[in-house]
Amino acid sequence: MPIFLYNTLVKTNQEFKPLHDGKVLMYNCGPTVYSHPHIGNFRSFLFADTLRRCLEFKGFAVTQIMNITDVGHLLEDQDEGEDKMEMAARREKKDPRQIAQFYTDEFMEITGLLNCLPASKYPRATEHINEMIELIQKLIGRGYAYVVNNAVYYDITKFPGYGKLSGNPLDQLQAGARIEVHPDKKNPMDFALWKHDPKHAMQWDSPWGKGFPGWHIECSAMSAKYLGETFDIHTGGEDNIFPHHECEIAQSEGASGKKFVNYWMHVRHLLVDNEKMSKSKGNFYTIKDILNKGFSPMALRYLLTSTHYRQPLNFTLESLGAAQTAVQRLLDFRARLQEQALPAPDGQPGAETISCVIDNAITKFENAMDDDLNISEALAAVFDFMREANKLSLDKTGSARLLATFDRFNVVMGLKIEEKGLLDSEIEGLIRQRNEARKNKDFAAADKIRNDLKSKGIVIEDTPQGMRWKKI
RNA sequence: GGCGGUGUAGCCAAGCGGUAAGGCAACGGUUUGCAAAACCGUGUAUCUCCGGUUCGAAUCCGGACGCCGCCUCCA
Repeated sequence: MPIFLYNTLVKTNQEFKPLHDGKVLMYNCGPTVYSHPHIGNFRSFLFADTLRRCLEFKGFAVTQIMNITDVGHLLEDQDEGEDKMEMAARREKKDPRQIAQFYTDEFMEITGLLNCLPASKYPRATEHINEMIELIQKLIGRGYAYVVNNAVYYDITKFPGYGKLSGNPLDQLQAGARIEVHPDKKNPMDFALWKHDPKHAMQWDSPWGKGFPGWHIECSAMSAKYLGETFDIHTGGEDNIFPHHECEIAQSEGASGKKFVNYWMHVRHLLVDNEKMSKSKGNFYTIKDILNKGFSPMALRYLLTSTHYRQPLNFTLESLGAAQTAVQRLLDFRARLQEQALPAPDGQPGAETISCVIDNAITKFENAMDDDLNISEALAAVFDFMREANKLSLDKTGSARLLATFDRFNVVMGLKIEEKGLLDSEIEGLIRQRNEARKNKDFAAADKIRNDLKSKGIVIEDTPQGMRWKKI
């Protein structure tokens, strides 16, 4: 069955058809590494991961490129504002490169904690300055850009398609509404490809003198290098639609004369307690904030991915708690299947019954994901599947089949499966003592040991098939 | 001013013309030595409000109200 994806470019669902059979070329706008990533950032990155997983579930081989923005980006106007890297560097009394490295490391760590599959490559902007310069030269050569005072600007009037992604009619944009229009620009909406500012800490040599790249050029340069001039999918947060992605299109299509991206996908910003997340409102959470409160990374992953990516997910600590419980149920279910700890092989269902449960679930799950990643409906299929499975008495083969099915769903859900590991001898000894006590009907002693074990993070469950334990 | 989204039970959230999925929480029950897990059952949801279209609307149209996004560097 084909998968349908919502394409911002045409504002509707389209059947996904890759450029090359069975392969997907995808670029995700990644982090700007100047501060701790927050839950909103990771809604976007987790969407990219889920999309990639979903495409792999569908059988595609995905090449995934996620950029690391480690340069530039002024907070205000180009010659006056503060650079994020520099500001962070001053705040933390470090070199801008150290800042970038520190937050890149943190980003990679969190990516792992949240069980994101590693992208094929994480190219850094600062390692592709030459590619950017070449691209800018190409744009100048083709008449799309002009040089003024050691800087280069893109001449927006040369690219009639400007505005096609965002739907912003050029003549309606309020140029200068938020920032002053730079006097060197021919048109108010022209944007910088290469900037000149002697005060800037990070400088590179260029044909136009020392300077640094504009914000948008890195994605055009790096996507072309790793994916080609035309590729399948480009993702980002909804705020990237304009101006960032609009400018990328102008740059890439201006330089290549070819279509840049076939499918543009954008993630809606999340809300916290039904309001925009902001530091001043006190509802601003970094990923580390959440984990430090004791929530599991998988609970966070589940919550951030379980709402459709184009809906305004409302993040609350209460719903994060609910997510944690739901994840626990999913993982417990899988563990029981793996241990074949479901009810006794007594009146086992036929293979046909099991097939029916599996086929229903897979059909419902896949149909949901095919519909522009309707994850909520897909998860409903998983929970229905789990309930049906829990009712069955299973033998080894049945358990294995259900386990394989769960793991197929988990290709998309991305829950980290921890190996149970072994118990240390002290714990094993306690468990033996408890079993002995129970055998002797000394329930007081048995319950005391059970409580002791719980305080050590080991939960004991007595089932008709015997005792089982799990770590919490 | 221009462009756009959204409002569904205590909380989160699907459904987008045929009469309300799923998760969490809560309350009963089965099971258990007691638990846990699991299973079964329980939710009168004025689908923000007011009009309209339709045999029929949470779903389409108009209006009101709330919340939110973009309009040059915020995912």
